[in-house]
Amino acid sequence: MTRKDYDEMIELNKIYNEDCLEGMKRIPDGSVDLVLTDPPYGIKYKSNMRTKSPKFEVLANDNNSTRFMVYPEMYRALKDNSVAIVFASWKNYAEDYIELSKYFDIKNVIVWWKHGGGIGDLKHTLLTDYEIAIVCHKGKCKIRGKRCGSVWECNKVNPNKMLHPTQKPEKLLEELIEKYSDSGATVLDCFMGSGTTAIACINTNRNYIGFELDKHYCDIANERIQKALAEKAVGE
Amino acid sequence: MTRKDYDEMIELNKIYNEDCLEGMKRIPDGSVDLVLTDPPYGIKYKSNMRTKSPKFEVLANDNNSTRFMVYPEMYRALKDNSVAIVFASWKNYAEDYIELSKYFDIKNVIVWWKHGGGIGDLKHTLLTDYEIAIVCHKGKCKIRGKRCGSVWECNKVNPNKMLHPTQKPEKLLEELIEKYSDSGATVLDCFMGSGTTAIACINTNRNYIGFELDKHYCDIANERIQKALAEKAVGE
DNA sequence: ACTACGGTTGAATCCTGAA
DNA sequence: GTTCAGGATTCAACCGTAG
Repeated sequence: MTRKDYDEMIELNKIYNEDCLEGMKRIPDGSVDLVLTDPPYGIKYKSNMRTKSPKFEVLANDNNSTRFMVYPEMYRALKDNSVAIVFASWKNYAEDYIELSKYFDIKNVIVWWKHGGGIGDLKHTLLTDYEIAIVCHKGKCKIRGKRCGSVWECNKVNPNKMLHPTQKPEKLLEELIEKYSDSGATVLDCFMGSGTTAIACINTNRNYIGFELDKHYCDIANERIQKALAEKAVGE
Repeated sequence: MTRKDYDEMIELNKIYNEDCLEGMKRIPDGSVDLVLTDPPYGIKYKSNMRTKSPKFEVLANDNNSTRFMVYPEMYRALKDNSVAIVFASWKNYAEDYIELSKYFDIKNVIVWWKHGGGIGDLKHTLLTDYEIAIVCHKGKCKIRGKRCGSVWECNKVNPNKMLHPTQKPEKLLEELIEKYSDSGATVLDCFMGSGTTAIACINTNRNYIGFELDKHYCDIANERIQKALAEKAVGE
């Protein structure tokens, strides 16, 4: 398939304001080099609950059933010998692992040690200061660069600068992208949120396809993208 | 129950060379303060533990189903407001999490970052340099000492000094014991291996009950225990 | 460039009351 | 019964500002 044919099905480097289950139908089989996505964990998380005007609303599509329906579509869209990286918390990890195993070979589970945190039951629980990234192989995907361990330390995004309640650091996504894809690759994020995957793609010279149901976050993501492109143009 | 009555059922500070499923029957209900165990997943239990119904005979070689029989016994033996800490690898974590959830409230999952090590598929996988400890609550168990995070760094046992293939560092087990039990507590390890849990109990002034099917490892464990007791006597 | 200090926050958890 | 939604709670770490 030529780039022109491809573009007629779905245009690269755009974020589509629609349900990813609908939009992914337009992605040709086996055409994506990497899936990198952070689905809502199904916990109806509400950040900043104490304040009377919470900064963020509960996420759209925050349930297990939509998340699980996306996984087979991710598999279909992926090229052979590529990976899908899916974020999870320790609470939904077990279910997601089993669900993803139905389609993929899970060959690694990365622990993102984010430090800090610490709300919850202070007397009976430890603070949970990590998240999980499940590395799902379709075929066999080579590691780029040096072979490293599975615990990745990276500081959280500064809460004052957060544009999305579950925003991931750009650096973390860039490292994942570079470890599991080549320059020029096409990266799919089914739950784009504030667009961090797109920014990481711009910074690492990859193409992205993004879906985000919430118009508000689409706008935020597009602003960030414009800014990142402008900064990149200055740098070159 | 007095200590004397208890001792008539099962004696503390001993490692029993038997199948834990048999031995645990002698532990009175709700009498153990902490379970700390690192179950293997390649061990076949005696088939006479299975039901007589022939349809279950098909599962005779299913390691999980036999291993999972220990979890309800652990629950029974535990006091209220106590925890069972069960080690897992990222591969069996999902299944064990779901199985343990049937009996316990899982309130934390600790990542033991052990650094280094790790063979496997060098080209396609990251090295796995952590293990998992699932913290399973029966009731509500208080954290002792300071509230800390869920990623615990601790170096592996020096391979030259290892007496058992999956031996855990004494320091790691001591920290877990001190976080989830008080001095004088009774700690149960259903799969004692080379006896590290017993050593950690001696070093932190806890009592232990241990089971180990392999006579060879029982002997090794008892040697280590004699040595640890002698060292402790010198120190006091 | 540093420290000191006070405000803010956390993919949380519990409890209560309503549906 | 049983799920669901809303409000109160808690501390250590981090951020931003002042000095």
